[in-house]
Amino acid sequence: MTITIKDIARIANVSTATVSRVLNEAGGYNEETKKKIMNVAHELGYRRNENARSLVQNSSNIIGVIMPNVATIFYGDIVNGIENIAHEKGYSIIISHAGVNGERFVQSVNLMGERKVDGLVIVTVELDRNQLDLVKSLRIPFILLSTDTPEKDAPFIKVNDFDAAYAATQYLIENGHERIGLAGANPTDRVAGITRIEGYKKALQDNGLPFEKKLVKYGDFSFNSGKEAMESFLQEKTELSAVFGVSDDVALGIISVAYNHGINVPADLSVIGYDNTRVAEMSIPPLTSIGQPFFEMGSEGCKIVIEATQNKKEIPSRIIPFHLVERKSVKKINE
Amino acid sequence: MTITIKDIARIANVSTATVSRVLNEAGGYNEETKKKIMNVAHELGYRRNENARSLVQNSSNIIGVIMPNVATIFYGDIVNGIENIAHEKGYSIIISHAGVNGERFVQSVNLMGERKVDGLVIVTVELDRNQLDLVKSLRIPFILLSTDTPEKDAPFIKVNDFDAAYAATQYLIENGHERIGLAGANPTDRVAGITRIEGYKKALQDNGLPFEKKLVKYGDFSFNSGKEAMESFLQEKTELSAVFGVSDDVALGIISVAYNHGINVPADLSVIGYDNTRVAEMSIPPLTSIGQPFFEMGSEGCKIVIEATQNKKEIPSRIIPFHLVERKSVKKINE
DNA sequence: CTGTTAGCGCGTTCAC
DNA sequence: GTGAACGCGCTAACAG
Repeated sequence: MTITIKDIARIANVSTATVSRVLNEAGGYNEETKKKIMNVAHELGYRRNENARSLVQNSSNIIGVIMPNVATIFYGDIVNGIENIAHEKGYSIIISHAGVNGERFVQSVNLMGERKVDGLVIVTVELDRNQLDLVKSLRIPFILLSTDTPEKDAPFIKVNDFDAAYAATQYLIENGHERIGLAGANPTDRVAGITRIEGYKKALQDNGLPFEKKLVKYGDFSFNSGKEAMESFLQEKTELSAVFGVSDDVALGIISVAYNHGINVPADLSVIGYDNTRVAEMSIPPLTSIGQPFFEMGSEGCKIVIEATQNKKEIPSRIIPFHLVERKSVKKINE
Repeated sequence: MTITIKDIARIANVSTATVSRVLNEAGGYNEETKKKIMNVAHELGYRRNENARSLVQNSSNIIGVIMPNVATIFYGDIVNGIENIAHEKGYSIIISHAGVNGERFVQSVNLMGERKVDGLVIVTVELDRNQLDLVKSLRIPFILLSTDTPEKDAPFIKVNDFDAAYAATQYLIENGHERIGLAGANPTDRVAGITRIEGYKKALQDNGLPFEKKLVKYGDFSFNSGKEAMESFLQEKTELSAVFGVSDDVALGIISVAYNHGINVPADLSVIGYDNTRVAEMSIPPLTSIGQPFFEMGSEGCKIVIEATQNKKEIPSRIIPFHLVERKSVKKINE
């Protein structure tokens, strides 16, 4: 049914070896026979079988991508970056969702093992010891994107959340704010929760500002978290002139509730977000936010993994720079 | 290096055939030998080679997904839906981006052909005659999501854009609006542009409302389109009490400019969006919008394709219902 | 219940 | 420059 190099060989009156050589541009054949073979292949609508190829070459030219199933906003950008490079390098990507809490992670890894992917990009999911060992058992290059491991014993690319949170807070302080709230961070999240809380604290401390418990409202990085945080602030009549939302969603939640209470942003309250997702520029007012280079993370991560499959070198971890995108949600008090 | 069934067979003192039978639970073997084999397999950390399997079974258990590379907001939901079902049915998904204007489409299809995917899900990309023929040349089940072909000669799942636009407009009319603008639609877009414009016109007409050229502003479904449209309305001093933005982004663009001009939504101007993306609930005010069931589109599409690979039945096209999600961006004048 | 054989489609020796 | 033969890891057919 399907056309194989056998068919081509038969019709072109050559051996399959020659067909293979021509198709792979391996050199060592007559231009005449090449033309003949190419013509036949074209006429027959031949398409090579990558599965068979993978089998004999012991390499699939596939990069596996594992991520939680949440359709996060930056999901798209990271995958875009990955796919982009993969395509450029002649690789395909196969995607598997590990589940919001990583409950399908083992299955995902096994899947990648069975498909014999050449490399692995793991997005966002936090790995414990066992899971990391499982990944390592694949004996293929891999990298973590936007996350890391407690002992930093696996290569990763991410921004420094502590520094970024510090910068966000510092920015508010520099603009004259002293009563600064923190909202939406999950204090049990080692990667994006604790770090950002600590960055916030440190910035306060370095500027001689007191840290007050009632200024921070925990949450899960969601829009709702932001709303709840703001409502708490209001209810507790907490005095504050600015809030650092640990995600754009949180920041929008804050702005939303503020609006409903007639509190104008940024006139009455300043808000800064985190992620610089596409909603940041669409919000009212446009949201000042800490930007993470998601697309670049994806492309860099994919690129380095592919390179590692070829040169067998160890993959270095990398801290990638964030950038603060100034928009209109923060009032400059001291100007 | 890698463990194969040969290794297992050798150590367990059986033939590879038996190992294969056990591993595939094909039945017809002693419980004793099964245990022995399973143990050995486990100890060796055996992982089957799906590529070899695909080769001999002439079926890869992979579903291909082709989409434009735009990281659209609904991208995530559709893919989630697809992956979800695929996983449930034991399939893997391999993703390829066709490029915003489909410039990489041919490569994507060829890729899928070479990987011998069992079925294909094509998201959003519009196909011309040649492209459709190429897809068909794969001779595998496929489906179009959120798009169709001019001659409806390929199976698709989408909402009826005409009806949806009609419903949006009708909703505004029912709430007492008579001067209704349309913004952001691309009049050369056969699938989502022309249809929505026509739906809007028809609703006007059916309600005895005049259609006025200056009430419609074309665009490309983007936030910027919305902003530009609203600015035009303002500049031309077009009198209107409501605007139908053909995407949530467009709607937010309108609201944004309105806000900057001190125009209150919905008090002074009502706005309805389209897509019901996650930004809809986060906007100020929360945006009333036409909802498309993206996740369901993905899961339904994937499901039906997988089924078709098994029962060889033809895939029927399907119009999937939209729903109007009422929030706070439309003023009910007649109440 | 189990082993032997063949072959999936392809790349790669090693001869000629 | 080209072909015959082998093997990648696995399943399927047939024998026993």
